[in-house]
Amino acid sequence: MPETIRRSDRLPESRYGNRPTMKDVAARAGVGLKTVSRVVNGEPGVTPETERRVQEAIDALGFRRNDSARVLRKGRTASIGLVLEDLADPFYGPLSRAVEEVARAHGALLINGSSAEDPDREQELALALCARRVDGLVIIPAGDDHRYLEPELKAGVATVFVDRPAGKIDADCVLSDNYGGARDGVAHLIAHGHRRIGFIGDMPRIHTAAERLRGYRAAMEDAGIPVADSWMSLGVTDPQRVRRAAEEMLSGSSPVTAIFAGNNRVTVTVIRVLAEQTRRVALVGFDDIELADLLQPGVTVVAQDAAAIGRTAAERLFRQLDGTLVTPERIELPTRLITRGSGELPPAD
Amino acid sequence: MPETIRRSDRLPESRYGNRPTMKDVAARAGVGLKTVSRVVNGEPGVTPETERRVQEAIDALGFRRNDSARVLRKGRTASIGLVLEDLADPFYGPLSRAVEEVARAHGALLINGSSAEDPDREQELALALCARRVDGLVIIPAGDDHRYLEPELKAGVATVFVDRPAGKIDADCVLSDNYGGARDGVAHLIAHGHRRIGFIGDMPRIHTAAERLRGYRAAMEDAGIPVADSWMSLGVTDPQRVRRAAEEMLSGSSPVTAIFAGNNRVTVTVIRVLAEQTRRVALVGFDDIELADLLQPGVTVVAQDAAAIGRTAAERLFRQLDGTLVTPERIELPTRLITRGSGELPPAD
DNA sequence: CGTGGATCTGACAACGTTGTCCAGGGCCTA
DNA sequence: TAGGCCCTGGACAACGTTGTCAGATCCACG
Repeated sequence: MPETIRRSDRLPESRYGNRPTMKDVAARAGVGLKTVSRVVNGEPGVTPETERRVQEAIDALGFRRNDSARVLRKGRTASIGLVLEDLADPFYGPLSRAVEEVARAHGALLINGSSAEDPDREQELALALCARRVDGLVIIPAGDDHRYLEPELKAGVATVFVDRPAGKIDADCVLSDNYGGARDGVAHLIAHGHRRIGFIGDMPRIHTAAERLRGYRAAMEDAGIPVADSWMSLGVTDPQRVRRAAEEMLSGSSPVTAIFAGNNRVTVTVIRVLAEQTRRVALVGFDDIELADLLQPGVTVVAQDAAAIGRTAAERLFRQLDGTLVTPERIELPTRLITRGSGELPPAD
Repeated sequence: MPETIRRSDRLPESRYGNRPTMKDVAARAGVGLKTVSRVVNGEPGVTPETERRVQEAIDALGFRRNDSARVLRKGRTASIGLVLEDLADPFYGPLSRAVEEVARAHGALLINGSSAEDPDREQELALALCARRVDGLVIIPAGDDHRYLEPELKAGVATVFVDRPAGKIDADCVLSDNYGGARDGVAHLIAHGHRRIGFIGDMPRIHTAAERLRGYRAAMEDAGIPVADSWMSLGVTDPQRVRRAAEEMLSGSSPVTAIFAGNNRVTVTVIRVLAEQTRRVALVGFDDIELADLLQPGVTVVAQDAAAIGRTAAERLFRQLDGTLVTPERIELPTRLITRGSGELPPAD
């Protein structure tokens, strides 16, 4: 009696206990399959009376179109992927939101995941999204080799890198002017009389960190100030090590009178360290932080516009999909120096 | 010559310019379709030599399995949806991250979107995710009627509500103890001698806001303090109106000596207002905020554990999918009062 | 009353994958 | 050497949807 075999017998692992399909709706409404499809998709060519019957059947059965099947048939998913580096980082909230807004405006869903700064995980995630056939990818890279994406690019997956450029492939990217921002920030400290200025940043293999370091060096060189190795701390991010790095450059034989912090997490830790010091030490941080204006003194920062970056990236993505954009470009968005007090403190030897 | 018809001619709208399929791989490797499937999925029953040939073809063609087709066939997507309320709110970063970690541990992808506190948008988003056939949904509700999810629940979509309970349906939910937290926070102010205590919170139609208001009232009643209407401001969230509300309750005929802020956004604005006051006004806020300890004075808060909430919710979701969890439950996680100074200021009349 | 045309409807194949089932070939044993 | 078994590989159908195309229905008009 093969007629009595139910779907659930053959697919016991299915979680979708016999969900109604268009076929079921069609049977109940007494119409053909395609007519249901037409109603569901609002296509013309259905009499109001037929449409009513179909709609009734849909409501009665609780039918919901299966987008997987639709995607398979149509070839487009109307979804884009976002691979970010750490969802908990406040910098990525507005960025992610901006990307989502643009996606929504284009009728697309956003699928995302975070790489936790692990290149392997970034790759795994990006490829998983490609396997889902997202129409495009916005990636905040953790690694520096993205050749694994070549087949995807060739297959037409729109791709935009954000915050850091792609490695070893030619792709669109939207960045902040990390070099210029850092240079301006350090020059600001120099303009306020500082000469011994510390720099605490991430590993230079991360593009943003390298650029900001380059900006620091450039500003120092422009002012004719030789940089002591002990003033620089590269590759530290976790609070404990940042703390130790800061304390070291504040003591020693030629203690710094100002610190340039390479990102928001470093800035926060440095603020804590400086709060414990008796000596007033100037501080400029890269990335804005919430409540920076309410601290004593207010924290002077080089601010990135995370929302603008996300918006720009997403818009480029959809222009790639439109076909209005072909040649990969690198776009650098300006940063803004926001003076609030900490960067204007004079040197205290 | 129908043989010369290429896929791109028939589906000109496709973005996936002829992506290779298993069929293509099979042809190139000179094996059958199913053998490729076996290699791709690591199923047994393929000789090393055959596997090598297939793998070679895969690499040469840049083949990537089409998960849409896979999902269609298998019935499970190994993905869960997260509908949150505002990605830019720092409270949701850790929550989202925790959900993602759990999903990842279960081999699932996370698809998310934010409702911007709009009930219609929440519904639209949740149903779109269901159409994608996510295995489960974690929802931070914006609306208070979730009957639209009934067919989905019936179809076996695992669902957990977070931060606020579901409306008009019976579903799992994971919340903070908003009532108890607010009561404790206000009691803390009372214990430090305050009697005229203001409350600024969101619209009471939002469950969390209502519960926190209830906690405020309970604490006041426990202490035998009658509450003046002018001490309460409900339904304000945008900075300007919060500012005005705070300023009003600080002036007037019976000005408050302390304020209980109903959420982190309110807290931040109130801090700004209080910083401009000559009189010292005590403050306790619901939700922790970054750098709260570095302000003068430190901000006393009732902290929620966003990560724990997210983790608990996601774990329950997967237990629903396992079948180890059947009966919907409401779980309330405790809050923690963190004293940092602002809540311990004595009343200054 | 027959025909033309417009409008509506449905049968069918295809999307790319996986589960089922069977065929063929090699190896072991009697 | 024949028979049986195991191991590998492949043909085929099905998942739920949409595009194509042809058939059915209806009305107006000659």
